[in-house]
Amino acid sequence: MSVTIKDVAKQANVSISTVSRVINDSKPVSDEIKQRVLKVIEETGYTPNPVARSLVMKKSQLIGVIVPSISNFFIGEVLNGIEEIGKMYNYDILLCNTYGELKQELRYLNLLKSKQVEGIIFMTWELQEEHKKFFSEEDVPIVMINRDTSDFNITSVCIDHHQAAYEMTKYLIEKGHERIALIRGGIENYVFGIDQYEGYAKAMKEHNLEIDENLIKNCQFKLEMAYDAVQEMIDDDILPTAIFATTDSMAFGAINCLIDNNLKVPEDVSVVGFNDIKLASIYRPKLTTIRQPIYDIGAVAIRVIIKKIKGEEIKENIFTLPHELVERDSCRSIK
Amino acid sequence: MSVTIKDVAKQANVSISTVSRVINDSKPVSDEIKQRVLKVIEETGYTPNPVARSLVMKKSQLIGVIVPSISNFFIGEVLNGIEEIGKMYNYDILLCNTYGELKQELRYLNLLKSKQVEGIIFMTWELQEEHKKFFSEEDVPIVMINRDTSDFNITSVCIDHHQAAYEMTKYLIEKGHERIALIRGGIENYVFGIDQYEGYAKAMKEHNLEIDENLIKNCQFKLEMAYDAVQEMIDDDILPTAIFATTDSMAFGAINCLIDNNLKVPEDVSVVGFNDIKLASIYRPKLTTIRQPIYDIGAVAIRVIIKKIKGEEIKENIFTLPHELVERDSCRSIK
DNA sequence: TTGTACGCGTTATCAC
DNA sequence: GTGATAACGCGTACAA
Repeated sequence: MSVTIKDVAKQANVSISTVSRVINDSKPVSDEIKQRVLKVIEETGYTPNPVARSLVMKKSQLIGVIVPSISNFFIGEVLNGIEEIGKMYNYDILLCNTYGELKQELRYLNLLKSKQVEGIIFMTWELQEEHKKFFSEEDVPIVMINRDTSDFNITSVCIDHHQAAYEMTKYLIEKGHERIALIRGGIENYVFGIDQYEGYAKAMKEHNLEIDENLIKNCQFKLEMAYDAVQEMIDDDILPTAIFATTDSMAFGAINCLIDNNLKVPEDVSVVGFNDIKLASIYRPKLTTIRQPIYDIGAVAIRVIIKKIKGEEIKENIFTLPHELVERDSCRSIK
Repeated sequence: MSVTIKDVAKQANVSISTVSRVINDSKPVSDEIKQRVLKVIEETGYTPNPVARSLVMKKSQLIGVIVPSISNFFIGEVLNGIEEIGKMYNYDILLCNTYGELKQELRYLNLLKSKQVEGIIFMTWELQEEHKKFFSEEDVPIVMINRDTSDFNITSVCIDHHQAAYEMTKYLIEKGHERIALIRGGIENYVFGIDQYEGYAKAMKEHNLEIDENLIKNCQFKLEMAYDAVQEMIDDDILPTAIFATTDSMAFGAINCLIDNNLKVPEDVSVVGFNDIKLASIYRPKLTTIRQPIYDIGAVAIRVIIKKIKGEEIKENIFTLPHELVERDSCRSIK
């Protein structure tokens, strides 16, 4: 049986209110009594019961994090940022894994609310109307990651995917590539599917390059699907000189397929990615990619949540973090 | 303001106890009233407040998971198993990241206890006396992952590292390798550092092969350290024909170093790993390694926790899951 | 079968 | 500055 505030009060010969005051520094307590209470706390090893505290305060020091996959490289790193900053502010993380299933996402959204979490960080591959509906009805602070939330009232933290895709495409073009495949997550509800495509298209157009729709593939962020997409290009004999995957994972799928077909990267085909997950510099050839400040994305997300909890008004709807093109070994110039 | 049991009781014109009874099926309620209450619950969208419930029941439906790194490939997969099974039994995961720092680990151990978690799954790189001390004083169900806990009373789930290391070494020997480097986590407190070494040594001895201590490296599971260790071998001109890393990550560190030194894997040097993280089949060459049932390790861990929570007696101290040697492309025969 | 009343461990609002 | 005491939302003896 653990020791409660009552026990401390009794042993220190004071009322529980007094004990509560010294714990929380909420109201002045005479120095003498304070010391006495502190001593008893020390001796008994008393720690306040957070559950009881939550009940009365309607706070939990808990932040819910909903992700579509824990073992995903990108997400793991985001979680690092969330956890570390959360810890600094004494918030704990309630982790929920949805496998991207809408049903699970909705279930967790409601569950977390009932668990009295003070805020929710929400990640999903596909954003649906149901999500938005939930958001509009809730008052829990919610932050999304890597989402264009400009059309509804949810804060999001991400990078400028349009611009990044534009830069990467331009980079490839300047290296002499003209036929450039785009392997992306998907279209409509998928993260920045449209944004990235438009960045790509803009660069192509600026250089008077034609977009071959056969080279635009939607692969739902799956390495395997990217692999198959490239295999298809090979089979159809339309393999381009460069492949731009909007996810490092998909880039690796592409590279693997090339290697397995006895093609060399970047000698035969250049491949670039997006995100700069750890793997990007582990893999050989090292991957040329767009670096997102992944850890910082998580860190900023939880900082925003905490600000919202404190009632501070957040001006921005979208926090855009800087990105950077990292040149490594998977892309070559063919000029 | 969310609706409470009191509101439901009032609207249904019954007492709160009755409402409580229908929610929990704890005691018989007349069908008529039951329906009435259910209807009100439906209409109001009432959900019991888990915090209040926790307070009175002294239960939280929460399981704490302490890990040394979230973004680690292996751990992410373990978390998947934990989360998925936990969800089935209606348990949520309180995630704690320690970066392997003892201080954080101890802090979280205590924090989780005070948060009323019903069980703790604990992972650490280095097991210390302080941990054991905590365990011996606590009554919360605790399960460790990938640990030899035979010398103290904590349940653990893992594979037979000794046997696995033995098999892998034997495999290399049978492929004609005689000088085999062992890159492992570390010695004393590190996971199975000794076990794996002994498995390795046993195989070597059985084949009358000499163990060159210069080829035994302790790399704390760090890819970079494995890289450096191999570089050192190259510089010292003692590069063996095969390298056995007790972690896939370290294996990749080794391979990368070889590649960066214009050495080919497996043509010049064979490299094998341990764990079979996803990356092992993504990387090229695909890594020959020991497959651990990573997901299952997490799944079993939480199952054991849940059994303990239910008061079932656990007979085994260590749950040993099966492993398997997966032959892929990073190792060749030199006979 | 149903309702009353108490307790879970805190914080907060009063009086003193 | 200090101490009762009422919440917080719920489960459960106990009584009816």
